[in-house]
Amino acid sequence: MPEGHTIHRLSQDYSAAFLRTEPQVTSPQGKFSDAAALLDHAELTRTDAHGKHLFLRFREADWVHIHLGLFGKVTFGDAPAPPPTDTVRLRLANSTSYVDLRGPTTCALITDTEKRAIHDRLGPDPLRADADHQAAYARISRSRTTVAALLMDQKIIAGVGNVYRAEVLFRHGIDPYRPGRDITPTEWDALWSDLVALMREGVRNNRIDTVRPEHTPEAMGRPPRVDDHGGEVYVYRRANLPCHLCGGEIRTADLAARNLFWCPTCQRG
DNA sequence: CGACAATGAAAAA
DNA sequence: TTTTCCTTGTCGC
Repeated sequence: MPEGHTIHRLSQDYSAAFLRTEPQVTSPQGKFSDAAALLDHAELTRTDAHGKHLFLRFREADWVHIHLGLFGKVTFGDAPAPPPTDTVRLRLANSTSYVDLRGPTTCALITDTEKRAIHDRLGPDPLRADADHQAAYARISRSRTTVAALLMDQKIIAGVGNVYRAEVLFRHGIDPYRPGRDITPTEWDALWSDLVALMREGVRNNRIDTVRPEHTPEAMGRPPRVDDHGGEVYVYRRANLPCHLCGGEIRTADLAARNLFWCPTCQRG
């Protein structure tokens, strides 16, 4: 379930289970075996996250760079670790815990320099203390591209995925097709601070909830939403269902090969 | 810009 | 058995 909040949560969870320990490192699937052999029983010294990129530092040397892509998954468990299945790209195991990584787009050993290059090509991340949200606005306010596409562009803002983009635009009543240059500074400040709050809560709860307290199913007398991603949302994957606020139909469309969801009544140009 | 490929698992048909 | 997915690099026009 990878948007930025997931990756920052993983950074915390890898640290909680393995920081300052010297885990056994293996690649049962084989695609990361050479690097795993180098890292086996090395100390995990840091973890870091920027947008959807996760970094694990071993010793004072190289980093493991992980990107989950669309369906990479990470599973934590208590020791003793069960026999790994043959899709496990990377397993860490110490005396108390194990963690399995499956299906990542990227799992590679990189240098400090290469890591810096990744940070340099990513935009500000609402979950990072060093984020400069005006840098994102500088690009958005000059662009004719739709705000919905810009929010998914990791060079402009890092960590926002398909759920957060749909939900934050709904929460601010902004039409996803509005060009970036028509977003006012006030609107951008509000969007950014909302993303900071929503994504922090996402890290805390390990799921995406975007519905304000006054609009929860309990408050509105609706049945709670049952969805495989687990959170409560306004529009994401609610195509053709009634809008929680106005009752109109939620619409869906393809935008840059992704499913976009919005309420045409509540979200105006 | 759109199409497509790549990775894994689980839900829908 | 097919479809779907919270991603993104690449390729071709």
